[in-house]
Amino acid sequence: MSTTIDDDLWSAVGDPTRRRMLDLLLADGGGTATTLSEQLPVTRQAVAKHLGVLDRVGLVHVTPAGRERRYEVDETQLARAVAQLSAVGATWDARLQRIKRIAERIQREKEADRS
Amino acid sequence: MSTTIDDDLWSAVGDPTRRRMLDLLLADGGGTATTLSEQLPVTRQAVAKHLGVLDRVGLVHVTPAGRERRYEVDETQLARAVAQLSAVGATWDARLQRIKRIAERIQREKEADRS
DNA sequence: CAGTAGCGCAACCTTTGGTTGCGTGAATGA
DNA sequence: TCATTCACGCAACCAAAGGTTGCGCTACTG
Repeated sequence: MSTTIDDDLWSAVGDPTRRRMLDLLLADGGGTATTLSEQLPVTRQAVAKHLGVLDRVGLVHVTPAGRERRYEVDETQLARAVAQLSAVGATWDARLQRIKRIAERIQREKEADRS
Repeated sequence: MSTTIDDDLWSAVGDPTRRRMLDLLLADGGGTATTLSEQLPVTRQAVAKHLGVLDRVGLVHVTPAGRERRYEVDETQLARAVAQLSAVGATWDARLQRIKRIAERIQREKEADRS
């Protein structure tokens, strides 16, 4: 059983800078490469590249407005990504709990042997 | 408000190969660089590097046994990482409850699809 | 003791996140 | 109208990370 996750989507959300960008876009209700770079420790060009990545996986959506290019979060897509994050967490959680139960059962059997 | 996450731990779990390695280690109850590489599309050396990363952030624990080096998952640490994964989702959820509702709806629809 | 299995080290390649530098087109103000 | 300025795209370049091959060492095994 694999985790069945879209690795492109995951790795898009996996980058710390891109997470902060999504954060900012959500907080401000959108923004441009320039406005984002002002609130981040990286250059506008770096931000632009990240926006390209986010755009390609459909997490953001761009609308040219005069000489600006305004980006907004596609909330449905982000919701899908968040859902997949939780799904991975749930998978490991389930497996950890299963292992724990097995360990406890073995422990009980050992104690039964001794008596 | 940042996501307040340990980026080292996140990026350790963020790599697809390392996620599959953790998966395999949990499934088999431990393993070596060689046994893992047999079940993965990468070489033993690549696996060894990843094990180094996982070891450095404390997600796995190694015990030399003869000419082997057996690795096992530190379940407590992994549980912490999983909790942080959920925390990221929770942060975004808290800011936009709308997104959370959409995510849950998608989740329900997926489950409905499976039945 | 000869052979093999598991591993570590080192050199190298490619991708990716990041930078600087430069050119271009859309607002803006005299 | 025209010079300026602001937002952007493109290109070259750099460093870190994931991945590979090649080599040598050491601990088991026949």
